[in-house]
Amino acid sequence: MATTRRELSARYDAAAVETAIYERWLASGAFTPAPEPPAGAERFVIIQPPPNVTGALHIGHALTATVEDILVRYHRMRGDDTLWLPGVDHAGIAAQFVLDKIIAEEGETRASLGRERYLERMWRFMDETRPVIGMQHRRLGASVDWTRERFTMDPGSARAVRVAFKRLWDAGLVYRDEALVSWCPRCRTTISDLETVHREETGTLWTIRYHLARADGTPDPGRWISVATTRPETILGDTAVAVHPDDERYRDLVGREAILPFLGRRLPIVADPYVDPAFGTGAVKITPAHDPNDYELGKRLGLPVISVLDEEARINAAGGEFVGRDRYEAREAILDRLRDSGDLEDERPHQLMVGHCERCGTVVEPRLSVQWFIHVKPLAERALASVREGRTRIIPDHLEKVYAHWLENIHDWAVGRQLWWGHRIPAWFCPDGHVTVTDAEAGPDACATCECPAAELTQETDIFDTWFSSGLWPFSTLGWPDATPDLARFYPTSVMETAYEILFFWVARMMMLGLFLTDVEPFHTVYLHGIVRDPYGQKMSKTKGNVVDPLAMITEIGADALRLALVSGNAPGVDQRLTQPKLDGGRNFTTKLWNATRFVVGARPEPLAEPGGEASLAERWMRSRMTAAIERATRALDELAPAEYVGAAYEVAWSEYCDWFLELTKVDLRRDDATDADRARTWLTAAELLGDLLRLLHPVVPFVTEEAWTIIAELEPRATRGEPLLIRATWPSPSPRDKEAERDIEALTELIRRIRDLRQAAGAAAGSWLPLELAPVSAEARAIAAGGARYIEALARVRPMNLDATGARPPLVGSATLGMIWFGTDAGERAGDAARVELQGRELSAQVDRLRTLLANDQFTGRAPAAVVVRERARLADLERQLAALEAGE
RNA sequence: GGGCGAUUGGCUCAGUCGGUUAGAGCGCACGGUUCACAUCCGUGAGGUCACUGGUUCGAAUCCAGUAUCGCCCACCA
Repeated sequence: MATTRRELSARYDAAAVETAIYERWLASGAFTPAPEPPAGAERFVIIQPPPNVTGALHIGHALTATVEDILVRYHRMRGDDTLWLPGVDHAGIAAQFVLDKIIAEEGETRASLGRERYLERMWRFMDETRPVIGMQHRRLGASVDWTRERFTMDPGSARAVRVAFKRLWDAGLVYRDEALVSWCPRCRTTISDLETVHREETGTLWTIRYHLARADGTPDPGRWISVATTRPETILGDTAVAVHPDDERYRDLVGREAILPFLGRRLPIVADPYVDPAFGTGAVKITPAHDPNDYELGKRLGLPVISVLDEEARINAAGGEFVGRDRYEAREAILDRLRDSGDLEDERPHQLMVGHCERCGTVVEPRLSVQWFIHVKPLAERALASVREGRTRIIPDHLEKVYAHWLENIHDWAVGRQLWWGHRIPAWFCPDGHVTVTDAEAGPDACATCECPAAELTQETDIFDTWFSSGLWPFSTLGWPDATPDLARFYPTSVMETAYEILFFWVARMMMLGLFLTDVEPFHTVYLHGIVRDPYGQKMSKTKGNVVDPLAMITEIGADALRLALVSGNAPGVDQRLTQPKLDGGRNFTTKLWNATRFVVGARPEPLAEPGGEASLAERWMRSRMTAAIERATRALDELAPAEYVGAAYEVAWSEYCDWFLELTKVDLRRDDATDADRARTWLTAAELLGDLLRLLHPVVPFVTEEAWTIIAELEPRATRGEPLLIRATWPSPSPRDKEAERDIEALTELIRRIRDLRQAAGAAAGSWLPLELAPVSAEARAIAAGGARYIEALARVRPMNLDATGARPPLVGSATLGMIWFGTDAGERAGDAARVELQGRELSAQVDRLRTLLANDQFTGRAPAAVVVRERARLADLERQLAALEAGE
């Protein structure tokens, strides 16, 4: 692609190049690890949360993928044996939720299709939806190994699930028991506590009279006990009324019976310390089948358990006349009836926390059912120890406390879901009720307990919680339980990166299952990023309409710009607000980088001579600064501080390479006394340093850097050291720092800044040349100024320059290290307002005073580390010299 | 009810091991058609680091308390 400088537009058109570049990367095979790991290479494997198969890329995915891609690209450039394995999660509940809506439009329901046809339909749906996320990740530039892409419903994952469950079963960590679990009446499945979101709502607290029964069971006229409830519809399932044992008001009622409205059931009045006498009336209706507390109390007291709701939360046959009504209709009907009979004593607003299904928002219902549980305590203890003992580190570390707190209070995991889409629990029941668990795909040959043949066994219809298969992700994707080469090569993995939101759902489960099944921590580091919020700090959601669509953003400003906006200035685990100025900033940077490349391309001396001569001060300085940036960026990436890395790379690119180095280079290229060899050397240095810059920036802005790299590589292969593709290029290596050049340029740029400031104060025309007089503070200062004279002249627009001024007149201003300056004309002199000199003098003497006081303090000199004292002494000496020079000039 | 976190220029945020002059971007003011870039360049203003007390030679940083905001967890009808 012969690119001439004319063809390069000042506007960088991301949309036009990004797709093509991704194809080039794919074609190069750069995403896939070499067949054999390079000798001596370190392993770097990143674990990403597999997105939901039905999902579309949202801004959170974009952040996740960006952070991961930065790390992966960096490690690949380092030559590490790097793997980023992509995939999607089958997302049981979420997928069924979506498909149910789709088939509803087709006039079908789950029931009308039946399990088999429903699942066939689901697989067809998967064909449509599965590729979507992948395509979107490509747009973002995710350098994942597509050859290893996995799906949690593929056969390998299915086998891993069976084997994992079998091992848990064999270890006695699985049990089946009746329990009150959270149930979503809309999704018609059990959900875990984690999948329940609690929201505070204003409900009503109703007070209802239960009439007392005489000993013979007939009503005792005029006597009642009043109970308070927020859920009147559940009275149909009441089996007792409870009061506090010490409550004098009810002492004589304990042991008697109340009569349940509508159903006439006789309810014992019991005493139990669980009841809070201060709340409501001090008397509680007990509904063991529909309230966790009541369930516990019912168990303690041996009360009957009567479930009155069906799986869609309608009143069932136990509900008498209310049968078939939805729970809320039933509530209203019951209240109406109580009102009519005068038994509704009171109703008042009441704040309460209500659990909703995370997926569909429906109010969840405690429901009594037989469930599969995993006894997680022993697993949790190991997961806890790994973090406590430092074998797995969580970043940011304060989330370790959150992780620990959750694991310390963990409840057994109800893993069964009454859904169809997912991995069916590999347990079979024989007619005698024995349970057989097997990891064989075909199921058991016979009942494990008795002699029942396979033909008489029926498989459990429940499927697994999606997170059970996700919890196996780090190793199931690599071939576990088989000892595959990939498993040996890439497991345990390195860094697990995700949003802190799924710390419990996923990270803790991967730790628990990973430790149990593989005896090793699945990763050594957990990196958790925060949530991307809208400019007002609100969580983005489709219903609020405040979402930033990453794909639209990519189309508009390019993936690089979006990536940069997402990771810059953002500490781990901290939520961020994504604002338009930030996005603009990302776009501006890509444009800047593009234009720096355009300059280098256009500045090439034609023809290019053989480079020679000694490196200029600017060249030496920039090499040194590049080294500093490389060191800082490398350290940041090794410490998993992506924002720090981006900051280092951004700063060296814009504030040093573009703002100063390229300007200084222009001077070197255009100076009259330069030879062709000098010019060639200067240009080549600029091109090489641009190459380093592109290497450094590639992980965060891979597209524009790759495009620039291609252009530079074609123009001058030496600048890219013959590496044709940036994605496969090596990470830049630091060279020795040149402290002398850094000191000199620092002094020169400071002087230039001061002159520019003066020029503006003097109202000098921007393009005008002013004569400059400089009185150096020392011979060394004179040498520095002389060495950089051409830079001062060009960048401060001063000409002619006298470096040996004597200071007969009051100086305009002093440079920190070089000396006093004057302008040699009246126009310039007008800038010499004494105030400016005085101000600088005041600043200087204030600092000198401060340091003198500090250093005179024995406490400081005696107790502070010697290095600190030495540094402060040196600083004082420097400031004193400046102050003296300033005063001498006056 | 428990736990966690935050509070830094007008805005959004960094801030390493406590080190004396707290940074960036945006915004603001002023100037700019210097042959890479106006999605730009130059210069500048702007902060008692929420408050109170403590530890220390020295605190944005460590400790205690207060206030405000946010988040997570939790079975009180």
